Amino acid sequence: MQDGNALAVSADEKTTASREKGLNRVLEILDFLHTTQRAIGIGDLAKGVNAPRSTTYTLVRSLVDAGLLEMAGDGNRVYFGKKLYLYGMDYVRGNDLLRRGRQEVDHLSRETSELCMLQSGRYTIVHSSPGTRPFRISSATGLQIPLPWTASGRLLLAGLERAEIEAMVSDDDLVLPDGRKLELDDFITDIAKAGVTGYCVTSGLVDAYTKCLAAPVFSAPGKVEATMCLVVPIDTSEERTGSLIGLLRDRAGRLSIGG
Amino acid sequence: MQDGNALAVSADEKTTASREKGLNRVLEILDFLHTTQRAIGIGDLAKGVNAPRSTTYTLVRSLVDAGLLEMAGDGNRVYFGKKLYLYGMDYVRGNDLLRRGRQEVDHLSRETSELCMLQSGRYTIVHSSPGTRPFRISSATGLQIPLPWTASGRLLLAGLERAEIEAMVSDDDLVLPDGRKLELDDFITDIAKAGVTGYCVTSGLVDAYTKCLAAPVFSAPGKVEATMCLVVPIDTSEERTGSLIGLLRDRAGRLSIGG
DNA sequence: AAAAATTGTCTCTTACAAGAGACGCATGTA
DNA sequence: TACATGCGTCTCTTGTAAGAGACAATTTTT
Repeated sequence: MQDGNALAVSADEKTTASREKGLNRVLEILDFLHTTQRAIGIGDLAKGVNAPRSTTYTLVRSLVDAGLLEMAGDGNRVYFGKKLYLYGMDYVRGNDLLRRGRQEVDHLSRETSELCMLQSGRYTIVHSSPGTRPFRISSATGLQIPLPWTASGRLLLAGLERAEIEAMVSDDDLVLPDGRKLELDDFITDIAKAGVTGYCVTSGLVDAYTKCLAAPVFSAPGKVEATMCLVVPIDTSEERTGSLIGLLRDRAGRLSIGG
Repeated sequence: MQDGNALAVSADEKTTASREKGLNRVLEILDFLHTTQRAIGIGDLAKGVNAPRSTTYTLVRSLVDAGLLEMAGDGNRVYFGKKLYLYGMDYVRGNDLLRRGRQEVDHLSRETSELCMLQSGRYTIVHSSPGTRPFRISSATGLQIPLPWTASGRLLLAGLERAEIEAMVSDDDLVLPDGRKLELDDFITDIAKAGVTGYCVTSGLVDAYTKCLAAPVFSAPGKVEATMCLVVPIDTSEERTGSLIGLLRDRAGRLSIGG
C-alpha cells in the first residue's frame, strides 16, 4: 500500500486512452508485479495498471491457468508463477554468457559483485553476489537504475552513436539521487573514455559512500553485451582499487567472445 | 453466402479453429519455446504453434519489444529474453520454499537430487542438482513427466480425492516408457500408501536402471506442496536406500511448514 | 444495523486486433 | 535464366475480445 493519494500522476502519462490490447495489459501487469515485488489483490492490480476491473479478472485468470501467475497463499492475491521461473531458467540455459557470468560473479571476491546488462534501455542487475564483508553493500537482482548513475552504464553505451545515447537517456536520468545534475556532454565524454580504457570507475554517484568499478564483457568485437561490476567503499585505496580492476577485467575478458 | 453443404472439416480436431486470442497465441509460443529449448525462426515458430505468419510476426515483435523474448545471436531466431529471467528470479524471491529448497537440493548428497512440484497437473522438476558420482544420472530443470511414472507423483497427489486424481491422470500417463500399463487402482493405492508412510520409493519405472526416492514437503498440514527426490542406481542396497530416505525426509521436513 | 467498499461473475456492444493474402526482397537450386 | 522457398512488411475485413456496468455476496467501516 503506498500513500493513498497525492502520488503525482506523471504528467506525460500516456493515457491508456481507449481499448487496449490484452497482450499489452498483460505486459503491464507483469511489469507492475516486478516493481511491487509482492503478491497483490486483483482489484489493486487493476488500479495499478490502470485497467478495467473486468478485463483484469479475465486476463489474470488466463495467466493463472497458464501458470505464469499464481494465486498467492492467503487467497486473493496474485504473483509470479512457476512457469515464469521455468522460462527464466530456460533463458539462463540458452544464454551461455549469463550462465558463466553468474558463476564468475559468485566467486569474484569478497566485495559485492554484479553482472549487468542493458534491458530496454536501462541498466539492469541480472545477477549479484553480496560478497562476504561484515557489512554488505547489497543490491537486488532485477533492479533497474538510470544509466548515467553507474560505471557499467558508461561501458554498456560504449560504441553507440551520440543519437542512440541521447535516445536512451532521459533528462531525469541525468539527475543523481542527491540532486546533482550531470551534463549530457560530460556523460558522453565519460562513455568514450570508458570505451577506450576498457574499464570504468565512478565514485559517489549513486550514494556518497560507494565506488563502482566495472569492466565490459564483449559478445563480439566492440559490442558490449554485459558488464561485471564491483561495489566497494568509497575510501578503498588506490592500490586495492587498481588490483580489483585488474581482477575484474581479467574475469570479464574470459567471459567475452572475441573481445 | 456460404456453400450450402457440409464441407468435410475435420470436426473434432483440436485445430485452433478460427480467430484466436493474441494472449493465447503468446502462451502457446512460450510453451513451444520451452519444449524446443532453443532459438527458433519466426516462420517455424508460426508453424510450430499453428498460427498465421502475420500474426506471429506481430506478436513476436511485441514480445521482443517488451523483453520477454530476444532475437537470438545469429539474426532471425527468437528465444526467451532477460525479462523472463528477471520475473523468474522474482518468483524465486517471493517463494520461500523454492529458495530454501534449491539450497537443500544443492547440498543434499552425491546423488542426483531434485525439487519437484505440480505444474498444471504434471510432475515438474523445478530444480535439480546433478550429484557428484562419476556417472551422473541427470535430468533437466523444467522437464515434465507423467505423474504415475514417479515416486514424487505419488506423494504430490496424496490427500486428493479419487476424482481429482482421475482428472489429472490421462490414460497415456499410465503407460510407462517401456510399454507396461499401470492400473489406475494400483496407482491410487500407491498414493494412499505414500501419504501414510510419508515417503515413496519406485524402482525401474522411468527406466530399468534407476530407483526414485521421494519425500514430501508440506506447505500446510496435509498439503504436499513439493517433493524432494533422489535418483539412484536401481541396485542401491536396502541399507543405503534406507539411510538416504531418512536423510531426505529430514531435509524435506525442515522445509515444510506445519508438516 | 445500516452504509460503504470490495470481490468475483455475468451480459451486451462495438472498437479493433487477428488473420488472409498480396508484395518485394532475399536466398537457394534446377 | 527461370523457379521455388523463405523472410519481413503492409493492407483490408470481420469475428471477437476489451470494456462498461449491473449484480449478489462478502467484508469493512460507520
